[in-house]
Amino acid sequence: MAGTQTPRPEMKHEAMSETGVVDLLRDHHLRPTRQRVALAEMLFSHGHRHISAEALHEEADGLNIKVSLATIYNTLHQFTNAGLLRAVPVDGSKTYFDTNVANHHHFFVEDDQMVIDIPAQTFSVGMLPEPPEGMEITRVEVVVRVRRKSGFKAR
Amino acid sequence: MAGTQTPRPEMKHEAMSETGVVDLLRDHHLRPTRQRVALAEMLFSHGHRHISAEALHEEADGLNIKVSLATIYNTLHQFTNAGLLRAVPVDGSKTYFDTNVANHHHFFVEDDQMVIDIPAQTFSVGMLPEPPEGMEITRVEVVVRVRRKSGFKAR
DNA sequence: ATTTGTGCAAATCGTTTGCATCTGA
DNA sequence: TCAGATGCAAACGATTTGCACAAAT
Repeated sequence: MAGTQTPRPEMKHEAMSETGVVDLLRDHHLRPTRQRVALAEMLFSHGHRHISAEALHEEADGLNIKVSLATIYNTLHQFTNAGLLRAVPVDGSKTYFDTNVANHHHFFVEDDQMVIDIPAQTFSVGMLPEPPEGMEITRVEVVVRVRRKSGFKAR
Repeated sequence: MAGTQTPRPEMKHEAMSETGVVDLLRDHHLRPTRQRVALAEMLFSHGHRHISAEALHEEADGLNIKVSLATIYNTLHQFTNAGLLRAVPVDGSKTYFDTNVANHHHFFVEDDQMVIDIPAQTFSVGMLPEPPEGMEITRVEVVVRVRRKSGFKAR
């Protein structure tokens, strides 16, 4: 077959070519279908992103990529299960997906419902509380809610 | 009229009698209607609680208190705006309301979607990150997700 | 040829809203 | 009295699901 095994063991997701995402998907046991490849490129080829299903759908539309919203949801969950994405539990009703799966926390801009990474070096949780009897900690999520200072113009 | 002005300036919400919640509501400019009084008693008379609208509705049902789900939602939001409750942005789609409005954080038990307070003394956030340009921090929410250790029986 | 993925529309879930009716001060 | 509250059902937004069709290996 054409294009057999292009090894790419530890490639960063940034600036990833189409063949890059194809292999990324293969590595995670996901068939590189037309829409999965397109979505993976949108998600992983331009630095880290935080995006909702709805927003991703609109973005795909804008790029003339035909994907149904249902498929967007399915795909986002498949990517999440594969460890390529992480669901960010900020406030609102919407779920945001983060292409940065490393351990880090978030700002949540209340005014425009936007999620921003907190640079890893500028914050870390110190002493953790003892979990309740018989429980173990799976993750610590910190959301720092911020608001535009009054009298500050958006840019 | 009966029961005019019973002063109760700094009463804790714990172990609150019916007249207690009536005044609590009055103090917050909420008419002590039948259902508001009933809900306030359920919420504030038995220590701190974390509860969803749905769960509160079922609990009211069990106590033969007739309140529609819509009124539960309205009331929870009124209480929240009055500062009597706080919405806890844990994971899931459901919103949890916390009767503890003091500054504190939460465990979220993934197995049974339950919210538990982290005792104030056992945890605190240290250095905070610098918020983005033109933003100010409104609140810091920490959710420590926990999971039942495998091979641990629920009690 | 088989297996797996996709699109669509209908279904679900939590929550909100419009509106006629009821109730507390 | 009568502003404010409540109940109901319909409306809603985000997400999921069932199923016939299409694409990947």
